Amino acid sequence: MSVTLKDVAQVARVSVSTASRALTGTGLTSERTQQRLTRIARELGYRPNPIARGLKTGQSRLVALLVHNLTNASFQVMAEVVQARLKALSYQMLLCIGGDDPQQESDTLTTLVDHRIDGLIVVPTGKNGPQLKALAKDVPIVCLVRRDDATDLETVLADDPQGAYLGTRHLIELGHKRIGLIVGRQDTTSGRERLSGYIRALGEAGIPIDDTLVHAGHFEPETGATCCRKLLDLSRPPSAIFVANHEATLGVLRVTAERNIAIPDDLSLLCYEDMPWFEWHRPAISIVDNGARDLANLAVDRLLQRMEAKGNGNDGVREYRVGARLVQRDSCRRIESTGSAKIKPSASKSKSSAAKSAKV
Amino acid sequence: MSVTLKDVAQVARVSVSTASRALTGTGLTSERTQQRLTRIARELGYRPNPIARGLKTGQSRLVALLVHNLTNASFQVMAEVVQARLKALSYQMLLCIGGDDPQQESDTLTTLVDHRIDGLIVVPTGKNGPQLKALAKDVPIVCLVRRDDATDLETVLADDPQGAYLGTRHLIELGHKRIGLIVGRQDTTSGRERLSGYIRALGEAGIPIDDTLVHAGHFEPETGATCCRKLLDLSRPPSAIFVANHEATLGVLRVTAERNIAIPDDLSLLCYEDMPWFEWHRPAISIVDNGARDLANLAVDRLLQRMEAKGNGNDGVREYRVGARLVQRDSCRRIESTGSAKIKPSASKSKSSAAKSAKV
DNA sequence: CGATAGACTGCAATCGATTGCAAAACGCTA
DNA sequence: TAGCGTTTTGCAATCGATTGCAGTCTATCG
Repeated sequence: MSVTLKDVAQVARVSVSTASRALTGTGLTSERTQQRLTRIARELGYRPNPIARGLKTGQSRLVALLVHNLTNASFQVMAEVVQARLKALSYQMLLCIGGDDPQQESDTLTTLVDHRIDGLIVVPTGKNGPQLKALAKDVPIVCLVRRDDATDLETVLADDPQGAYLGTRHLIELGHKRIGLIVGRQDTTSGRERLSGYIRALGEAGIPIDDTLVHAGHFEPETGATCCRKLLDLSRPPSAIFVANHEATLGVLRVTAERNIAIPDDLSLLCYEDMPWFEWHRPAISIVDNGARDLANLAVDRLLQRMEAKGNGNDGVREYRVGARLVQRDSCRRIESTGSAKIKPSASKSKSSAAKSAKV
Repeated sequence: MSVTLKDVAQVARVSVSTASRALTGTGLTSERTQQRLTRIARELGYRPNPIARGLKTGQSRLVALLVHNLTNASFQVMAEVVQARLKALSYQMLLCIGGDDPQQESDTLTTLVDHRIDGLIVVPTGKNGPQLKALAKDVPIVCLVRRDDATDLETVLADDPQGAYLGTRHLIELGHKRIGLIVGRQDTTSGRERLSGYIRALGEAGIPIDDTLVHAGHFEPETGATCCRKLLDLSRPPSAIFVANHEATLGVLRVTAERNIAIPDDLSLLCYEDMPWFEWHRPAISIVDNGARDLANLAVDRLLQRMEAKGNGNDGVREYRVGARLVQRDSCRRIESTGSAKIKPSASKSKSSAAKSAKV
């Protein structure tokens, strides 16, 4: 079917081994034969068979990226970055979708390792620590965006504490005192860290934490809707909502739309992670950018280094952080210092006589 | 490192060939040895090495899906469907991003074939017909969403003529007579077909085609913006715009927002292909659904059949159509039979925002 | 009881590359 | 020209499976 090394060797009247050495440039062949073989190979249209090569070398030139879904714009960006980077090095990216489901993740991991991938970048569910740990012995692995606490794998994380802090502080600086937070599950790194950033910002501003303003939930639009309703139904609803759970954003938008709540006039809205349409939305939605592009690039850097290091890459550093950045658009508004919400024209007034302060 | 067939054979005290036959279930081994070997293999945690197997069999259990990008929600859906389907058959999906760029497409195709993929579903750019045709001799290929006219490959298409017809007719039924169309490049199947559906619907309604209302352009948000401006700047602007170029939607939304044009009060908007946020958008955006899920499923069906047919799958049918469907939401409005636009070149409205009454 | 078909099993080749080892070719010097 | 050290090259094994062919074993039948 296709031209094999044997064909090339035959035409060049040399042995297969010589052909191999010449073409892979091991430097063990004379300049002349090397050039001659390169030429012949090109003329014949020879392309090495990665499968055959892989069998012998144990490599596949395949690098897998395992993410939860493709709906999340950050994952899209990351996939595109990883693909581009790898392609430049003539690796092929295996993009896999794990659905944030431990079982699927586990299955996929097994398949991938069977296929002898050369490296893996994974957004772990956090439920397959042992398996990941075991696999890490055979394949260089880098975790992305989430840490799997059961492992000590090299991990590239967004600086979520900082991002959440920046976002919250921004809202505070705009005069908001009652800031609702919708955040991810607390058994995920990002969920916990974003909450901590929120708390720190409020703390620095001397604003007590009001438990009723903080909602943590699963990563789904429906969660966003539910949490949003709860926030709006409070006797003293927030004047701003910080949606730090990316998947929840749509739900929040739906609820505010349903209730005819004008953003940012009635309610300021700040989201975590960008989506391509946020800037076209009306009003354009302000965000905390988690730096997906940088994250992906760093992850690739780390992975490549590991792949080259061939097992002895324990340089000590196990966690990398990529800075977050505030992107101001039009969904947050400065309010008078009363800190009262405009949502219910009824009564509500200043002072942080909020319920009680909370612990985490 | 990992358990090989040899190990299993050794433990079972049989030859490697027997082990192979027993485990692959060729029916050439006795019931007893088969069961025994299966058990031993399981106990030892044996997993066949796809690379080694692939070398011999010429198969890789890898099926590639080559799409233009991951931003397009249709592609996301398709990717997830394909992944799920393939996984159930223990194939691994290779998701590749071609960027609608012929060069990249060509490179990727080469790499994929090198890796001896067992099948390929591709959204062709249309510029690599010869290459695709050549590859089709080695690998089962199914085209998706677009046809490559230079080939006679089996192709699964959305019923774009019908979809565009449905959409246009819907607008006509709502009383619109001046309907702007923003459509994809005319050197693509979908671009041409959608235009034809538009023309047919207008024709049936006895509405003459006004060339100034039709804009075809590249698949990019910027195109949408440009075209939209042109439409709005007409001395007699349209009362409805049908955005049949998916990527252009964002641009159109931006322009209408910039100009404070209320949808659907001042302008009805109908889009082609869904995006997850369309239904949360305010107003929720009506669409013509191209049936991404069905398309993907059908493509997988066809591909699998070809893969099984092993070369003789020429059953004559080369083109499949998946029906389109109108999804009415809130971005299209009935207008008086005058068909005149409410948009006046000069008069820009001030507080247009909260004027809308939420449906549903 | 021996012959023979049929069911199992094992040997060895094969897929297409890479690579250790040894032989061959080459270049230099004496 | 012989001697010796370097390059270059080829042979053959190897990676982990599959598979054609031939040999072994069992069972059946005359």
